Amino acid sequence: MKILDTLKGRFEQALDGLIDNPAAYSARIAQARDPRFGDYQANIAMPLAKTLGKNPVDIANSIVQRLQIDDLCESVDVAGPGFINLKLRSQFLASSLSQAAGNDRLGVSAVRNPQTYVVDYSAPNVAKPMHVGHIRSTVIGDSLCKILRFLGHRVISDNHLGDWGTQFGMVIYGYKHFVDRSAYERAPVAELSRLYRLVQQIIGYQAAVSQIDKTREQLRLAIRRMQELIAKADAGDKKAAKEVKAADRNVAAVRESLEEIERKIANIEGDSSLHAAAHGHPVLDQRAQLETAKLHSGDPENLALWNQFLPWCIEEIETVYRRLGIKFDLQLGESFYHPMLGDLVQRLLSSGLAQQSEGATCIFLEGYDAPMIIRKQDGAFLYATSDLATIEYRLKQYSPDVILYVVDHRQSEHFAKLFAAAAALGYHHVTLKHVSFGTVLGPDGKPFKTRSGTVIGLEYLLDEAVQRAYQVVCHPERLQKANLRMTNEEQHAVAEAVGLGAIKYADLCHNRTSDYEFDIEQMVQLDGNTSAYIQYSFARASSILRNSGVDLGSPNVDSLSMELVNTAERDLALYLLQFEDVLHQCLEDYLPSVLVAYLYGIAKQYAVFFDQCPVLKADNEHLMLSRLRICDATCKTLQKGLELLGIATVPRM
RNA sequence: GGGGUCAUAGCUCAGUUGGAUAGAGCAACGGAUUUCUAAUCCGUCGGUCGGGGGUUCAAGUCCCUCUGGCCCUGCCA
Repeated sequence: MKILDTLKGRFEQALDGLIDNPAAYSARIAQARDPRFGDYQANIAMPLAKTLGKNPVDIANSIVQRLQIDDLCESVDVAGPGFINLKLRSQFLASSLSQAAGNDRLGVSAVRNPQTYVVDYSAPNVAKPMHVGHIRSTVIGDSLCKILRFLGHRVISDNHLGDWGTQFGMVIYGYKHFVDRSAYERAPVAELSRLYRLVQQIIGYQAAVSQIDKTREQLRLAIRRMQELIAKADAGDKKAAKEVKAADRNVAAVRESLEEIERKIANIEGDSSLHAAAHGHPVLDQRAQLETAKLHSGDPENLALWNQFLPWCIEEIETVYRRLGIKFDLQLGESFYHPMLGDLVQRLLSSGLAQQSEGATCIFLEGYDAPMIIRKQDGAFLYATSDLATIEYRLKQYSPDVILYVVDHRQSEHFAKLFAAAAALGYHHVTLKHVSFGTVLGPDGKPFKTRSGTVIGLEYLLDEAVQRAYQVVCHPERLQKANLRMTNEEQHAVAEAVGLGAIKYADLCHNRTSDYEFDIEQMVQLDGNTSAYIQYSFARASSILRNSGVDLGSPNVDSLSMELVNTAERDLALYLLQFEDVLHQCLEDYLPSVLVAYLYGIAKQYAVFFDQCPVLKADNEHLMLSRLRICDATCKTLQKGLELLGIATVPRM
C-alpha cells in the first residue's frame, strides 16, 4: 500500500494549473511529525508564498479547496503558517489493511521499472580470521539485497573476496618457515591464521625496532617544545595557551605511539622463540612481499600452496555465512580478475589515461593530489587495478544499472577515484555508489579490540551472543512463568534466533554512516530497542492467533471488514500500512536503519494495542475477528520486515 | 600541510527534500497488574542540539568560522 504516492497524486491534481511543477511540491508531503496534527502533513504552501506572491495561508486554503480527497481523509485542515494537515478516514485504513493482510506480499507491489543491481559486500580477506568489523558490510549488504529483491529488482550479490593480496604472501612465508605440521593437519585454518598473526607480529616488531630511536627523539623534542612554550607564555595570552594545549596533546600522542612500539618489542623479546624467529628472519615484510610477488607471477610452488590453502579458507568463512544465513550469487575474489589486469593496464597506458610516474603506473585524476596507482614499481597490481577490472567484467556480464559497494568509510577516497577513473574510461551508463559505513567501536570509544590489542573473532562473538540469549530467554523461571514447555532443541533454536538477531539488529538499527559502540551486554538485553523485543512481539501475537483456533485464511474471515474503533488499533493499522512507503524510503539512501526504526515502532504500537484491546476476550465475535486480523497483519509485517533484515522469528519464546 | 567525516539528555543513539513545543532506549524515580506470553504498559526526571556569525517566513538540519574527536593522504586492502 503506497499511501504517500496516493496522497501525492491527489495533491498533484490539485496543484495542476496552480503552479508549474506540481511533482516538486507534492514531494513535500510527509508523515506528520506530531500525531496531534493528524496523520500526514503537506508543507507546500509556505515555499510557494514567494513565487506566487501571496499569503501562505491563503495558498494553503486554495489548495485545500481544489483538493479532491474526501474518500481518503476525514479532515483536511490548514494550520499555523500554512501547514495542511491530513487525517485519514478510519474506514479507508480498515479496508486497506484488510486487503493487505490477506495478501502474501502485504499489499507491497513490485516496482514498475525494475533495475539490475550488483551488490558488492562482505568481501573479507580470507586467511585472516573474520572479526567484528566484517559484520557491518555483511549484514547491511545482505539486507539491502533482500529489500531490493522484495521490491522486484534484479539483484546479483557478489562477495569480492580478498583472496590474492599481501596476506597470502605472509601466510606462504609463514608456512614455509614456521608451520607446525601436526597442527596444520589437525586444523588447517587455525594453523594458517596463527602463521598469519605470527608473521604480522614479527613484521610489527621489526618496524617497531627501527622506529624506536626516532620516536624517542620525537618525544624528547615534543616535550622540549612544550616546555619552551610554557616558559615563554604570558599569563592571559589566549593564543599561547592554545599552543601549549596543542603541544601537550602532541606529547601525549607521541608518548602513546612510543608505548605501542615498546609493547610490540616487549611481546617479542619476552619470548625467546619469538625473539629467535624475529632475528632469524630480518626484513620479513620484504620477504613476505616477495612471496606475494612470486605468487602473482605464477611461481609453481607458491601457486600450489595458494591452491592448497584457499579451499580451507573459503570453507572457514562459509561456515560463518551458513550460520548467519547469508548466501551470495557470486563469490568472485580478486584472484579471478588477476588474468585481466595486464591487458587492462596496457589499454589504460595506450589510451593515455595512465602514465608512468616514479616507476609506477598511475592514473592522475582531477581534484586529487595523489594519483590512483594501478601498478607498483615491482610490477605488482593493486586493488585499484582489480576493482577497475571488476567493473568492466560486471558491465559485460550483467549490464547492471547500479553497482553498490558496501564498504567502510575509510575507503571513500579510493572509491571516489575509482568511479572517476571508470567515468574516464567511458562507463557512464552505470551508477556506481559507495554505500559506506562507520566503524564498530569498543566500550572505550575506540575500534573494537581486546585490551591487549588483538581483534576479537567473529565466531566467538556469535557464540557469546547466542549463549547470553539462551541464559535470558530460556531461563527456567521465565519459561515456567510464561508456561512455555520447550524441548532442548526448541530452546537452542530460540537462543540462536535471538542471539544472532541481536548482533544483526544492533548493527542495522544504527544509521550506517555513524560509528557505533558494540556492547554485547546491551544488545542481548531484552528490553528496549533490540531484536528480541520485536521477536517477542511477534511471538505474543502468534500465540494469540494459535489460541484462537480461527482459520484466518477461510473466505468468510478473509473478506471480513475490520473495525478500528480504539485509537490504539487505528494507530497500529496506520503503522502497518506504511510498510511499502518505508521500504522505498530505505532504498533512497540505502539505509536499513529506516526499516529497523519502523519495525520497532510497530512493536511498540502493538504493545499498546495488546494492552488496551482484548482480542480473544473482545466484546463480540466480529470485533474479535477484526482484532485477530490485526494481529495477523502485525505478525506478517514483523516477520517479513525482520526477514528483510536477515533476522529470524520463532513462534514461541 | 591538504582532504573527508563527526559533535544532540548522565550513557547509547534517532532525527526523513529546512517545518509547528527536538525524540527513543538505557539508567533513576513513581504508578498499573494475579497477564490473549509482565521480556508489558503509563507517568516523572533529564537538552543554551560543541562555541560564534550568516541565509530564511522557518535552522539540530544549509553556508562561513572557531574548538575538539576520528579517518584518509604515491606504491596494503
